Amino acid sequence: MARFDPGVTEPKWQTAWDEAGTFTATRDESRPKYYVLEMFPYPSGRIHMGHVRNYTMGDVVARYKIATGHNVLHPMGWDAFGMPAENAAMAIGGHPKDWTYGNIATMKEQMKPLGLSIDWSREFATCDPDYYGQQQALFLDFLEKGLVYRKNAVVNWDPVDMTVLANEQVENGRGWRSGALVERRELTQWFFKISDFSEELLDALDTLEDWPAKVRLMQENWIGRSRGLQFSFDRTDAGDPITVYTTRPDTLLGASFVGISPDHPIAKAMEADSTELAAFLKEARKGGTTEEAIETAEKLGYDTGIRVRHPLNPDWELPVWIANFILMDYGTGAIFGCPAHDQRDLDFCRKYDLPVIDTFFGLDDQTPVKTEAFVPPKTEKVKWINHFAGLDVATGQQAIDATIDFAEKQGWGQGVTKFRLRDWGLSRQRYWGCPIPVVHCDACGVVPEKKENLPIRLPDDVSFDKPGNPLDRHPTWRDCSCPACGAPARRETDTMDTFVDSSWYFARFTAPRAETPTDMAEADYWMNVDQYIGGIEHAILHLLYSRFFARAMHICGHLPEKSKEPFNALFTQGMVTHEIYQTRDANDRPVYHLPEDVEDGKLAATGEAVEIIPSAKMSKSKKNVVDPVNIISSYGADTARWFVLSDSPPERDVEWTAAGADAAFKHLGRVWRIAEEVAAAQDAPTGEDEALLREMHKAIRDVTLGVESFGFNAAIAKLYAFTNALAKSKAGAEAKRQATKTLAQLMSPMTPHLSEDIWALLGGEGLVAEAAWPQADEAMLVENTVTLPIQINGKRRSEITVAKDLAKEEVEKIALADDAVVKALDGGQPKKLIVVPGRIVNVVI
RNA sequence: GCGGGCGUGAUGGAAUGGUAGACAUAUCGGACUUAAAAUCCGAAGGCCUUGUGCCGUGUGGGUUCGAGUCCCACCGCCCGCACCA
Repeated sequence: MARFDPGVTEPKWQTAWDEAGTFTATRDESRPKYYVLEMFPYPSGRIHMGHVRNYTMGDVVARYKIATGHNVLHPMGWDAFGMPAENAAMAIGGHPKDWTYGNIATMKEQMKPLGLSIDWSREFATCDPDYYGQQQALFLDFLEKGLVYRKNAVVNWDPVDMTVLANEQVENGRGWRSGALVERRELTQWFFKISDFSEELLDALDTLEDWPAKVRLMQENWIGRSRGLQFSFDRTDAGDPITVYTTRPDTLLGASFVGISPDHPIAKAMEADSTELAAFLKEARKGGTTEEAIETAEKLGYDTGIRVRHPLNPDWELPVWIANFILMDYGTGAIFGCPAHDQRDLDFCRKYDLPVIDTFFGLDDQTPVKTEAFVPPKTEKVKWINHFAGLDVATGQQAIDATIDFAEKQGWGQGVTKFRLRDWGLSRQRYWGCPIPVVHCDACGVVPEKKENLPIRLPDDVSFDKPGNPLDRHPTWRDCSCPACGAPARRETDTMDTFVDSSWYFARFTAPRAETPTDMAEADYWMNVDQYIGGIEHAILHLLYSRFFARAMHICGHLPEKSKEPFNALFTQGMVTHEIYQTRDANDRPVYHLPEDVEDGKLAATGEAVEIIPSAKMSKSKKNVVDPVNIISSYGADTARWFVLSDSPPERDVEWTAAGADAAFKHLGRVWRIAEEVAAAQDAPTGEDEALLREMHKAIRDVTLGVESFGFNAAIAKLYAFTNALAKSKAGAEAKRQATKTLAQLMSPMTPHLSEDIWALLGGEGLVAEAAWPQADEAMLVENTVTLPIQINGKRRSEITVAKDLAKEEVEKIALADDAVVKALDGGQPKKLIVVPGRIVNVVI
């Protein structure tokens, strides 16, 4: 008898699939296509369990769709540009290119044994000149259509290293290498005009029915449509009026100051004339550029001395303050502060001793605001004590609408719809990215590179011994001639944000070697992605940028109309977590240990007890990692695949435990043994055949439903139950053989290698990977009787078994005759009798 | 600070508003064995006064004949916040 030996059989079946070309995708108009895609990995150097989980889920979908007659596209590539390669070059030497391609080779080597149904012939890395050259072509097309432009934007500036820092390189407001306090500094940068699509990107969210509601909600809030009032405050001096935008114009009579951003033109204009103001602005510009850093920073204000007139009362003067929590990017970069109904404004006014004026109270609480602003929901009715648009008791929203009408009628303000979504800054002052294909010419200005000169390749001879962008200090790379006039010119040395790379790779997979960004015939056949799978951390940026790119690519003729929303269905999976094992060193500092070095709560080497910290995301620094390579070499890929799918619902985190992996391995061994016994048994029909076949059809129904709805853990629970039923069954050999072959098929998306073994053992035709998915026979699923629980006052007290379609009146009679009910009623009548057919009976007494 | 999500036995989790704890892990008991491993069979939310008992899905309220599920508030954890990928 053969052993269950994944080490031997897994490579065998992988070779068989390769030789049969099972997963090579070619256009075939005769079959429905299905495009399943997992978010491609960054080539960090080693695969981790999160990858295994992500790709196994995609693989289950892909294999299931093959079995149900689809022509499946399931590609894989590498999100290969980005900072880690440059950081590695700085830390350990070498070249980002060598580091990246080396990592790709290693990771591919580690992924192959998983037996994924990937069409590797379509593989590419975003750092391949062939890929980024086409990306440059896209950039030029976008430029021509007015979808790209240049403007100033702020970056994190490290004044010691004299370099731009990414947000993640800013730690507690300081540069990660120099430790210097980071400043915000303006640079001229390239932007995609995603804001032109704000409304469309928002409205189209409603069509994404197969996306998680939470992702759509997050994008809705991110795009942030708001209707408010835009109007101007006249200055008491001769200066230009200050235009503000507010979503709460109804609180205008509670205004106590006008606030402008430190980046507002007025602030900038005054900066040169006042050393005091310059010092304040320097202070206000300290810290990182993230919204979080700005909003949690201590509130700072500076009185400009400018005074403005209140639009409703020219005698009422308000001071103009510069405040560090006002963003230049949103609205007009200027607001009026209403401290009574905005906590930030209140904190600011208390700090600088500005007045606090209530404009409305709750209907039954007229306490003036002290330290907590009164901010009821806009749908709640409030009582106005300071009103001007004719309302006394109204909701906030009614008051806002009335105020906008009032201001428009009087002609001093306008209702305006604004979006929070900002244009997408794509410039990065870094080497390892896609060069922006433009040239700066003294005579012609900014000139696009000619398409025939693409790709603009990154130079190989660069060094990383200094901070900053090596392209900037390269002796010759910048030198070029102007594509327009031929005069000596300079290449743009900024490269593109790596989000650009990942915003169209899904389209490139449909024709990865095309000489244009896409091939319309291929794109038209394969697009859209039918099922996209990835982490929730990409809920906003990556997915929103991709939606923008798909629209822009359509405008430029690179994608069909139907691909404006490129991902038909989205699934966001959870992380893989593990317990953390910790001891303390002589200085009481934590020391972490790998799970493989710990046995029974003690260090295997020394016997020292470890502290066990509850599960957290696997991370190298906490050493709570399990290397998939080790798991596959000791248990095989099927065990790893089975376990990551079995223990948790896929959208939630899964905790990796050694015991769980061991149990998964044991279970697969058990299935293998059952198959061997069944294969060896002599046929002799028994009276138990039908019962087993009924279980089989129920399993087909439940597993199919589980796989289709991403209930992989539920599908696996059914497979366990079906395996138990099969093992205990007294059915004849032929029925058992049929049940076992079906079990192998139902398991094949999760454990493809073992399933091939069993399929072959039981004489299945061809590969199970290519066999048609089993169909549940409705007739075998019908149950004739049903057990109904009987509740008395909502608590389960008894149960009855009745015919499945027994009339409601009959069920009521039987229920009322039940001992427990008779006793509880004690001769009386029930107040109410609820019968939910097929579900439950509730007697209310 | 802002936006989004999650919270059920010792553990991972199951449950279209309708019998809470399916399935699995760990545990305990039994069979097989000289013994162990492997395998197979079985038990099991908590509590007590062992009953037709009480309690029980982060905490506190609410809606409902009925709430893990819906609503409100709070607590804890996770994701995102535009230059990490």
